[in-house]
Amino acid sequence: MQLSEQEIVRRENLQKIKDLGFNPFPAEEFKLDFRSDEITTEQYQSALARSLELIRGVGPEQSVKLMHALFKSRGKTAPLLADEAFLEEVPISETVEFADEAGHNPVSLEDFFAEARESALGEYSKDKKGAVQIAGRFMGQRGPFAKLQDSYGTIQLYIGKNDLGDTEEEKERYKQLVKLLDIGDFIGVRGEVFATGTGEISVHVRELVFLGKSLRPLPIVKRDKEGNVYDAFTDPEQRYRQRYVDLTVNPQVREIFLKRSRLISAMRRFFDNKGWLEVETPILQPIHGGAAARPFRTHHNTLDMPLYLRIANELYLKRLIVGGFEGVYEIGKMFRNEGMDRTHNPEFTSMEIYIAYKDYHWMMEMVEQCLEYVATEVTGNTKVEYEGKVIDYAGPYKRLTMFEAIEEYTGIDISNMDEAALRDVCKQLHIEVDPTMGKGKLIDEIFSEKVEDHLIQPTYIIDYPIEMTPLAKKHRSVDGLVERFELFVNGKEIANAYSELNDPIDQRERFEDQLRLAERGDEEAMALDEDFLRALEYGMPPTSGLGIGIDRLTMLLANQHSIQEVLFFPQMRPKAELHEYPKNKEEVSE
RNA sequence: GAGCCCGUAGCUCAGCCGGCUAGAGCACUUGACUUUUAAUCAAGGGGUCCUGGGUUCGAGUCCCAGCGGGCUCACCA
Repeated sequence: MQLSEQEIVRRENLQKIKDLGFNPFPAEEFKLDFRSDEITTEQYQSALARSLELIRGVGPEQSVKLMHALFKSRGKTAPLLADEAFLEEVPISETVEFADEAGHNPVSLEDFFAEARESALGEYSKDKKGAVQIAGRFMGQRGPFAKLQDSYGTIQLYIGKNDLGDTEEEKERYKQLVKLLDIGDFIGVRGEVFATGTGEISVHVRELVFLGKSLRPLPIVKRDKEGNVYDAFTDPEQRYRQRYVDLTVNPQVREIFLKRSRLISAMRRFFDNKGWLEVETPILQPIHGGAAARPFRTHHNTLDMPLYLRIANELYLKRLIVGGFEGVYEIGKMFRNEGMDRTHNPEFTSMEIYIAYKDYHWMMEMVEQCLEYVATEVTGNTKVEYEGKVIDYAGPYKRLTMFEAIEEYTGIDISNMDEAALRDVCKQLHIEVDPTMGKGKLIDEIFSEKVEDHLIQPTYIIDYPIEMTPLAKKHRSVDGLVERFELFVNGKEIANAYSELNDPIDQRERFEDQLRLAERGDEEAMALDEDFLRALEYGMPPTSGLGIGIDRLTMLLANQHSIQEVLFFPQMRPKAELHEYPKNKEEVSE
């Protein structure tokens, strides 16, 4: 491996750290009692104010004035209150006078403040001994001031020349160690919290433990007060391939994944609170049923048979409803061997839920409640900005039948048309069709071409043609339709749900229709699953089922425009130089 | 799968119509300074210009092929 100059320097530093007698990769736990985001100006200020109260019996308002007086007397702007106008109203003389009045033991303002600070530290730190203990990456140093970045943010450290070590030799050792710190190294520190002359909350380091050496230089991203970013690490390829670097230097990326995590846990909490059961079903399936998509194929050696990575888990979850569970849901990966782009990754996360004795009307209300809850938990609001539009997840959502929607946006009523008439409509609307398309597919084409883009606010499209939906129950009142809805947000499908088909004879016929479509050349037509039919024959209660694309919902709630941004590790073509790949493809897959 | 665009230092990017030893800022090294808040000063090191071929006296630059990526479209969720 060819090392760059900077990598060589870091390896030399590693050796020097060892030579100084420090372990660059120690095994011991480093106990944390604070996070960087817990050490805030506000907390420090209130600890100070409380201490002033305790020591001198002054009120909180006066103590704040005293703090400002102190800073003013040093010729600096008081950092601990945002309201600078307030400051102007408090002349130093007055507050000093006040201090004299309030100070039961007259002392200088400096001493007064120092006393309060000491007391505040005792109150501030968790062990009441005046220190906090934190750890993270060392992110650069200017003079005695260094930045420490942990999982929650960044905190400034003050590393004084002679603060580390007790004896002269120790002091020298630590001085050398501090010089050898590279950006990205992990260190743990212990010291007291204070505000610097310019007002930045900082930790005065009294103990330092080296925790882990960084041998590769991180990209240096700099931000100024106005939020301008310099030398940003932005190349999508590098960011996705080295997500660990992306997460280290781009805090806004971390935020996306925090939202993703909050989304999933909120949704899980919502379902669990209803008493529905989270389950896991096979990812390796002998028959890839439940959706229209091309699967990944693999092979089991012992069974000597092909297996498919699931394109859907629907048929398994319904078997569990047959088995007697009232509500089951699964959050998991699906795999589809199809195109990749900014809204498609070969593996994606789907939430599927099935509830017995319900229908799709009930499900629409449940989804409204669920999304309202999730959006609020993730973003703090039901109104969420996406691509400059404000999308409101508070229900109820607009409901349009498929035919109504098409009529609304094309002016054509297709509700009574046969296949030939639909073909004419497609021609009229300049929509390309081919002979393999059945009636359902033709309607779907018209819909996705002419309607989808208009559905910005959450909108239910309900009652789909039977041909495109082999697993849904026939409509209770309209011939040729099924009880199905899809939820569209910002022109994209987010959720899909049915009153589930529980008539095994009807289900068999629908599968057979699919087989005929397959013979016509429809590659995505569904396979017939005998075991699933057997399960239905034992009897399944009326059930409503729902699927939600978690990645797409995350995109909407985190205001991201590509699925790659909401996946830690989006699929990418491997780079040849980094890995050796097995030469014989057959050996791997078989 | 198709079209358009991109690939230059660890990072961000200049590099014209082909022309001297390929540049800048940050990062790095050395020295000075114990100091602030993207950026202290001075000096220095660092390049398979994605890969391979071609045109040419001469290619980072032009042409061809490949690899990787981005955007748009098609299919899918």
